[in-house]
Amino acid sequence: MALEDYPKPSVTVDIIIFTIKENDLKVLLVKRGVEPFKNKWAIPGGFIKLDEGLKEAAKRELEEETGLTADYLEQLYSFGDVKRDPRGRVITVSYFALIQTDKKLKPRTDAIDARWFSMYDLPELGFDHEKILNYALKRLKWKFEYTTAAFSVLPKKFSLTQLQKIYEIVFNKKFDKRNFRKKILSLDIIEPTKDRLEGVSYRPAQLYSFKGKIGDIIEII
Amino acid sequence: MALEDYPKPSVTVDIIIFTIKENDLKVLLVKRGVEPFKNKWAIPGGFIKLDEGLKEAAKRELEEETGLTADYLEQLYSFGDVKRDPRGRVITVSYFALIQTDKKLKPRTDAIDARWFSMYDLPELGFDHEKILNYALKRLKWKFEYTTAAFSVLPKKFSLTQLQKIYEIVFNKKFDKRNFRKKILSLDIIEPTKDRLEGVSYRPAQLYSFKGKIGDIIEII
DNA sequence: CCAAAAGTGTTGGTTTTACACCCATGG
DNA sequence: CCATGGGTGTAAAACCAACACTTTTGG
Repeated sequence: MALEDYPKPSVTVDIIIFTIKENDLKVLLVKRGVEPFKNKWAIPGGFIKLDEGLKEAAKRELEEETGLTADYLEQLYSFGDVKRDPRGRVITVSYFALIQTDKKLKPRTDAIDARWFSMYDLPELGFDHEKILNYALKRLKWKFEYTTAAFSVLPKKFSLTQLQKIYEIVFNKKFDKRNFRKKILSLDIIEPTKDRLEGVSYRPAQLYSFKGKIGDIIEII
Repeated sequence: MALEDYPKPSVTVDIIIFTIKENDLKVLLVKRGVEPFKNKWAIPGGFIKLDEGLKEAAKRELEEETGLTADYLEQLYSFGDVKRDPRGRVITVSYFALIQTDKKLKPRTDAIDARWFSMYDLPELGFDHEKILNYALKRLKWKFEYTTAAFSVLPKKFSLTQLQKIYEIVFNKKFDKRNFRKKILSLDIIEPTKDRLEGVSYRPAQLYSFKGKIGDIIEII
C-alpha cells in the first residue's frame, strides 16, 4: 500500500518560549488574527512544510514570530486529541525554547502581536494551549533541576546571585546563599572570569562563565 | 486559510515494547513483509486514523501486533526527519510500552512475524529504528530510576529478589541485597502479602504487592 | 559614613555505602 | 544433610541543612 492510501492529518509545530525577565518567568504568546479563537492569545506556531524537519520548522516559526533564535530548543510533546482543533484533525508537535534574559523581540511583520506574559498571570488561551503550557512548566522545572539548561538563559558572564535568582523564580522559593554557591561551585561547571559586575553602587560581584555543555544531565538542586 | 491549503505529511505511531524475560531486557520487533526494508526487522506501528487519538492508535497497533495490552504506556518522542522514510514524508509519534514478564504473544494474524529480541543483540533494523530504540532505552532507564514504572513489568505478587533482578538487568549492574531492600521498603510503596513463592527447593520468598500508582515520580535508585 | 549586595565556615543530622552470616525449604 | 536462595544490622563516610557576620563599593 502506498502512503496515499492512508488519510493524513494536518501537522503543526508549536513553540513554548520561556525567558526570565523583571524577576518573573515569562512565556511568549501571540494574539490570533483569524478564527478559530480570533483575538485570543495562543502559543506561537504554524504548519510544517514537507521539506523541513520538525526542529527546523520550530526554528523557522520562532524566527518569524520573534526575530530571535533559541538559546535552548528541544522537543516537548506531541498533542493529537481528535477534537483539539475545531477545523479538523490537527496534530501538533510542541517544542520548548529558552531565550536569554536580555534579548529583545523584533517580530518580522507588524501584523504579529507577540508579547511576554507572566506564567503566573496568563490571559485566556485558545485550543488546548493552557494544558500545553502547564506541561511545559513541569518540563522547565525538571530541566532546571537535573540539567544545565538554566545557563542558556544567562548572558555569557553572570554572577552567582543572578544564577540563584533564576532558580528562585523558577522554583518559586528561596535558596540559602551559602549552600547554593557551595553546590554550584562543587559541580565544576563554571569558572570565574577576570570581570566584575559594573555600574553598581555596592560591592561588585565576581562574574563567572559556564564551561559545561548546555543540557547536560547533572543534578543541580 | 483552511487546513487544506497546507500540505500534509503522513503520520504513523510506533510502539517500543519492552519486557524482561530470560534474565534479559527484550524488545518486540516485527519482520516487514513489504518494501521498503522488506524482510528487515522493525518497531511495530502503523498509520493513525483520523478519528482516533495518538495513544488510542498506539493501543490499537499494540493489540493488533501482539494481542496484548500494555501494562505501561506513554509517549516517547516524535521523529520527523524529512528523509526517514523513502516513500515520502512520514512523521512518527513513538510510544513506549512495558509488558509484564510472564505474558505470551498472540498476534492477530499468522502473517505477523513478531519476536522478542535482546536489546543487547539487535538484528539489522529498517528506517531510523535503531536510533529510536536507543532513545527508548535511555528513557527506560530514567523511568526505572525515578518512577515506579518498573512495577508494571512484575506480576501482582512478587519477591524483592525478582524486583532487584529487574533493576540489575536494566542497569546492567549488581546492587547490594541489604541496601536494595532497605531502600525499597523505606519508600512505602509495597506491602507484604500472605503468600510465599511456591515450588522452589529453597527457602520460599515472601511475596509483596505494589500499593503505589504506576508511573509516580519517586526516586527509587 | 551609609546603604546595598557580595562573600565566606562550621556543626548536627541524615543518608548512603560497605560488608558476612544464619535461616528455611525440598530433595 | 546438602544445596540454594532468603533474610537480616551496624559502623564509617559522605552529604545536606541551618545558620550570621564581615567586606567592598559608590555616592
